[in-house]
Amino acid sequence: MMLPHATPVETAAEAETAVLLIRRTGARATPARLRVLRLLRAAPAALTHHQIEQALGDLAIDRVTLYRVLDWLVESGLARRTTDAQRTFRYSLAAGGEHAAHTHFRCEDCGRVFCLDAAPPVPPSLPEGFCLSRIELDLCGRCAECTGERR
Amino acid sequence: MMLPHATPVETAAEAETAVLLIRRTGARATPARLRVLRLLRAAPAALTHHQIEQALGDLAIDRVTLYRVLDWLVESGLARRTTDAQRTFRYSLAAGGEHAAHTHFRCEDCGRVFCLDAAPPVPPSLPEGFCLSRIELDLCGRCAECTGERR
DNA sequence: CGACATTCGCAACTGTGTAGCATCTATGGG
DNA sequence: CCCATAGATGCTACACAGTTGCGAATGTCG
Repeated sequence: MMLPHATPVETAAEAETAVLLIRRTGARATPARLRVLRLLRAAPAALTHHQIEQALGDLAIDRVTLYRVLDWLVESGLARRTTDAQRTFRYSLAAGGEHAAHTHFRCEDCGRVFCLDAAPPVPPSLPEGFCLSRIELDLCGRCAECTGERR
Repeated sequence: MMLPHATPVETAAEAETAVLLIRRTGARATPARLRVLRLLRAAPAALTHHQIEQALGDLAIDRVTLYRVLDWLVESGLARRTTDAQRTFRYSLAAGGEHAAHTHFRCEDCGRVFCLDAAPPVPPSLPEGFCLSRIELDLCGRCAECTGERR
């Protein structure tokens, strides 16, 4: 799946920001949180719990702890969580002004999920009494890599 | 959850159509398939495996058989399958000319999923090399029932 | 009616996410 | 710099949705 085992080089400033981001939520800046946060930051796509475990490599953190770190990230607004077609959760860093509209591209071959920043689509009309809070646009198909590889 | 335990009345013609629909796929018209097909047809929203089991009531069919029936429905193009926010599959009858675009409304309160037939949204621009096969628009919020009930 | 491939129903299994609880540690006050 | 302690961690055990294998039952076609 070719995820970097560790971010190539990370400046002290970047690490600092991560710590501050965490502290600002009122939580402790633990190694587990820092590592997951950095990993998500470097990820080009939304990752599953399993992919994150793999990417952490040898210095693995406990399965349950990872779940808790991810939950915490979502709760504190630092990350967002979606379910993919294989009914597993995928996590990605929350963009600046989120919570309104979001666009994903899911590759049907490799299963990866890419977060695009396409324009928030039309606000469609809803049945009487329905109340809208979020719009999500899901595009399915093949990513560039898979299109190239297989035919 | 208030799903009808059985479709109020079903004309012989409707039952007939169901049988033909099934036969046309080259499969056998078994009671299990017929019942699930009718149920989905009468459903106002996408149903989970569990909801379908409930709706079948006393004349329950085996859990695994239901899974297989649903798989078969999806495979043969009669139904479509999506995952909801609780990471469980939901099944709904495939509309006439489907496979292009689809719009769902998920109620954050009761978890139900409604299939709207809103206009297929804008075809957004993709990164180089990406190949699009399906668009799905997901609306989240509160359905009329829940909006009315709770404030 | 009879043969036989397709379906069904059971039991056991997998994979993803959660709960409880004892142990450890980041952090703020001495 | 060290200590106390709320908050995190990492076990183990569990819950739930979905899957697999296989023998028994049954719809369909001749």
